[in-house]
Amino acid sequence: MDGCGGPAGRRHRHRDAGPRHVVRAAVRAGGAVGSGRRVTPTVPADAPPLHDELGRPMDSTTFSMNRAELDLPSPVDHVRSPRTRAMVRVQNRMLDAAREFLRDESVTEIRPPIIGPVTDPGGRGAKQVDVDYYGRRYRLMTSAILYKQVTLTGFDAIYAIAPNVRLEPLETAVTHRHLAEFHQIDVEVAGASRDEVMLLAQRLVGHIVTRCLSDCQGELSELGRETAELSRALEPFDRMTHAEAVAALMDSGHPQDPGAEIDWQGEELLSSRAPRPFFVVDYPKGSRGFYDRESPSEPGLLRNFDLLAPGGYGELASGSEREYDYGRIVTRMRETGENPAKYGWYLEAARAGIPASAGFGIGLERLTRYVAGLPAVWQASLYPKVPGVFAP
RNA sequence: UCCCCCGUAGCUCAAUUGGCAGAGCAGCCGGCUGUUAACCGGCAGGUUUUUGGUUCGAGUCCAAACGGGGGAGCCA
Repeated sequence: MDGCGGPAGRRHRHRDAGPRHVVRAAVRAGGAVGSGRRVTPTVPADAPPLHDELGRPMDSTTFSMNRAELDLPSPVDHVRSPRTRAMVRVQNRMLDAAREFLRDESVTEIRPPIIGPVTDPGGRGAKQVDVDYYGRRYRLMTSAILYKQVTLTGFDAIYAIAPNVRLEPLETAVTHRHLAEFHQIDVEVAGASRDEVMLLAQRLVGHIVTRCLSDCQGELSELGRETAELSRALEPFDRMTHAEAVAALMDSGHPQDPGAEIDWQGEELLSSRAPRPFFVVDYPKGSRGFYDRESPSEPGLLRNFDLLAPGGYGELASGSEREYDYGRIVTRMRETGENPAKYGWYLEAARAGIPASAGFGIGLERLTRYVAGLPAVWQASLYPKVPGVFAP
């Protein structure tokens, strides 16, 4: 037994302490010897077929969340494993390097709240976690974006390294790149353009990689990371538009809706071909949050970007120029299906005036996975929360 | 099944984060005009889906119900 499943046939229902939010996962043991954990996903039976990372079709109603199948060790085995210890040392060096770089760029580190009356809507499929805050419903932050923008009324350039919690769909447990709890290196610069923060992101990642290459040779070697490949992150990052990415995918026979986000497999395809990290810019309006600013010169396109790693590691970071005009924020909220009334304090600040800005968030665990060459993102966390898997 | 959004005049929708519910079309009255998606002026039109709650005050916030729409391996 893995210590998390119950006796065969027993069903667990886990609920958090909040008054409304309920975390539900049906769990029952399966298999003769192992402690199978079968999870019933919240996906309709007529949903498109799911595929695992190797493209194998998965049965959406019966796929297993078996800890062993996901290669998840016990918490204690994980913490004391030499590989985990090497990963943590690399991650430490990454964080030191990030702070070193941002300090030299005169970017001020802040500590944003982890709970608040409202948070970024986040991914469509992800749920937010409610917290009972003296009888009022507060939420665990899914992003620091609202605080980043408002904080710029008092600072020119800020960053935060903060946890985010998003209850991703159970299917993301097998993507090797989703965690329900993760950290972002969140940077925001007043008055900056998208291109300026893209360059900043490139230099930040470059600095982090430089430090790890010089100071963590032993760890990277222990982890089996190919450093010649990693050092290509020191080259200038390539850039393509979303439209170009779509065309490239279509040419490869990969179906891709030009008006939609690039899907998981398409992103991996682009990533696996790339020699070095690269940006995808100008996503079509409609798939991103209300805070991504629409291009004034090219309506329908957002002035945003994603940063993807080579080698199939996929997305590392995401950023944009922000919308800061009160009226346009309200309009964009409506367009993206948000109720402006819920964003009281943020809109009040926007009405009073928040500066134009651009910024980005780098997924710390994803970047660690890339730098350290880890097969799965959960290996970049000491106490990983793989979606749907109950873990300390 | 879960999450989110919406429900305002007969119809299509406003009301910009709590402060006197508005417009266009349709309807009715009158005017103008060989009209044809007519035009001009006027009139009428509402228990803001329902029930409860918070508030000095609710279309707006909260809870529940009903109805409609969207989303659910992309969005670190």
